[in-house]
Amino acid sequence: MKKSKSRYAVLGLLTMEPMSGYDIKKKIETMAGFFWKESHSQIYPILKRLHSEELITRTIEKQLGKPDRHIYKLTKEGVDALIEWLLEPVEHHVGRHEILLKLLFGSTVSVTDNIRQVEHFQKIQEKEFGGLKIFKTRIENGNQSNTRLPYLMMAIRFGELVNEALLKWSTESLTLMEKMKDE
Amino acid sequence: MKKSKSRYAVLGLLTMEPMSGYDIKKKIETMAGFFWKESHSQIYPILKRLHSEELITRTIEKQLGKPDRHIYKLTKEGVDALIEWLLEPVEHHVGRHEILLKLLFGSTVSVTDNIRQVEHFQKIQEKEFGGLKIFKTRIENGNQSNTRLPYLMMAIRFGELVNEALLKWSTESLTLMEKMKDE
DNA sequence: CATCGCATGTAACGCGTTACATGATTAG
DNA sequence: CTAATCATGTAACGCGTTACATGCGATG
Repeated sequence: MKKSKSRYAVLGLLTMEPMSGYDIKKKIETMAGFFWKESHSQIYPILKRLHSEELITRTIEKQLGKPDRHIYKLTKEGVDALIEWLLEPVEHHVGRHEILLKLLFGSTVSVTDNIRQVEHFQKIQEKEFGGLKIFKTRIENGNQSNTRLPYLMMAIRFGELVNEALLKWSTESLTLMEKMKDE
Repeated sequence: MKKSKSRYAVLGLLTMEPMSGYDIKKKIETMAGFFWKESHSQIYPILKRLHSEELITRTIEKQLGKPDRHIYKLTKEGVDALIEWLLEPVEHHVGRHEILLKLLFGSTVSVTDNIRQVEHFQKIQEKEFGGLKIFKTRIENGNQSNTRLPYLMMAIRFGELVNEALLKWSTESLTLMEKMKDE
């Protein structure tokens, strides 16, 4: 049975420094938010399990007026498990693009309806592009370790290229549909 | 509560012609295989449910030596439900790219390991590109209705552009990492 | 006075994949 | 003789999202 990717996201985050579940959620958002999301209701059970498997250790930090912080740290076995996963080649996964499914049945509605749909998609991509720019400057000006920075920049570049492609597709498709409307 | 996309994939496919669950599976593969997959264990329960909701009707076709074919056909309500979904604007969804997650923790392993990983990713994309070309010629030479063809071509163009972007990213990343190795 | 941030967790529900289950015909 | 195709379904399991649950302190 294949193991969840969330599991390795958690394990990987802990290579940076010992952290609480709350911290992990935050770190994923600020470091990888544009290509990865985890909800806290996913993270806490994973931490519990990783702890019982002895891939991480737990220390409790008492706080005044706030709930205790459970700080988790990778063990030797934890690092090994992560490395094992990192070396495993990625598999191809068919991305389910809702917009394409809707267009596939596009002849059921009017061309104008489909234009509206793609315009909305385009707006989402433009917003995404803006978010990516902000993200990029924050990373460049932030204090990232020299070893991790190039990999982070590669991830950002990935986002940029895909985003560009989707914007190009939007414009192309819209011109094509405008022509269809005239016929 | 949001309704599954698989449900609408099934409903949409049935706009083309009355079909069995088996046929639906096949049609999705040949018409949208590069951006959508459904397993039969998902399709059959959906058909059952759509039938009980009276969005589709069922007729049984007896066969010799083979199991009966259950042919489903859209009802007026079914078409309406599909149209309602088609008009709903698509939402942004954060795509979980495993390769990016692995690279994010790339400093845990060697640069050579990460190069190997990206090379593998590149190979997958190249294969995908080949598949897309075959798919394209098959669609162009096949007997698609004139109204549906342009939408199908848009979907293919989507695949091409994203694929190109990912291949570009692979080459860029590999050159970058080769330089890192030398330092 | 209200809402956001900190901090942890559980429960419910649906989605999606893989495996189980059956069985005849046909192509290699 | 073996594997694939046709054709339908169920069961088990894990993943992922949303909602439920609690409660203090700080900011507006």
